[in-house]
Amino acid sequence: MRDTQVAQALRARGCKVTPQRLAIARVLSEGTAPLSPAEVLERGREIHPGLGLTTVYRTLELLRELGFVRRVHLDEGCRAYAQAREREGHHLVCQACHRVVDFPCTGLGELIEDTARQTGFAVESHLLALVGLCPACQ
Amino acid sequence: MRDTQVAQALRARGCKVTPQRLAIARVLSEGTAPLSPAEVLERGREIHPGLGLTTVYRTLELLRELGFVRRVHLDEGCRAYAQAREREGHHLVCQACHRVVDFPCTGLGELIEDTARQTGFAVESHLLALVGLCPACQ
DNA sequence: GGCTAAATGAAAAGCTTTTTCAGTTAAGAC
DNA sequence: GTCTTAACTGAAAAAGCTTTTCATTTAGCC
Repeated sequence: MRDTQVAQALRARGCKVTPQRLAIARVLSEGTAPLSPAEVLERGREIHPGLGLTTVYRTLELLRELGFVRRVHLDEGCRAYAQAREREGHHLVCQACHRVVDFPCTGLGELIEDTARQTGFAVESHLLALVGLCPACQ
Repeated sequence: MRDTQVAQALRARGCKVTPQRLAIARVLSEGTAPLSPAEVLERGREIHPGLGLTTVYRTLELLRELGFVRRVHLDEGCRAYAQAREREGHHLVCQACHRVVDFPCTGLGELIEDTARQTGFAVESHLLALVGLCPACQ
């Protein structure tokens, strides 16, 4: 997620490109683990002192609508944001360091089709999370 | 989830069997969609008037530790509880009515093993959610 | 029935998130 | 460059939700 990409998307949507928004986008693109709004604020202030929490909330939601970040649901602290890397959510979550790694997903299509047929559900999207320990934490 | 099962599990753990706890367990066993603590309180009071919100929070957490309920993470209202039906979480979530249906999951084991091998993660558990429209809402 | 540790619920405290609003700023027009 | 204006910002207040505290009550056991 480069600054220019974010700036372009903002303009395309008729939004203004502000230093606050670029700072928040940069914080998220540099973070490895999902960040809470409070953490985004803290890191964002290193880039843009005076950044406010209200702006963090508003901008995180805006970046999510633009598709640059996604919300990650962990059992505690349910409102964390991370870079959006792939269209569907397939991620590995480390129990120890909370790092989230996306992985390419193959072979799930058939399972989904079978399940849809058996249950009558019209499946639109899916989310697969594997929880465990990453190589560094093992 | 029958009252007697909950009562047994509570005794086995050295906890007391109280009307409040049984009421909350019953509310969850009868609910079809995941319920927020506030909703559990409302329905619980129909069974046990005078039930307090504090007790609801404490009991939901206790029932979760006992394995009778699980937390469901929806994008809004991130703290909903539903009956625990299966060991691993495989559920279909309806976008319209928010009903959650569990489904038997087969054929995921291989995918998980492949991913673990490729990424070096030690996978302990997984969660697969299919989001779409249930038969009734289509 | 009586004892005692566990459980309860009201109130207070502590967080997180949203709303409000006056002041500021980015971006386009000139 | 400067003007203008709608969008944006941030402090404070409001609103929610969750946890803690503590006096009172109660389940389980003798």
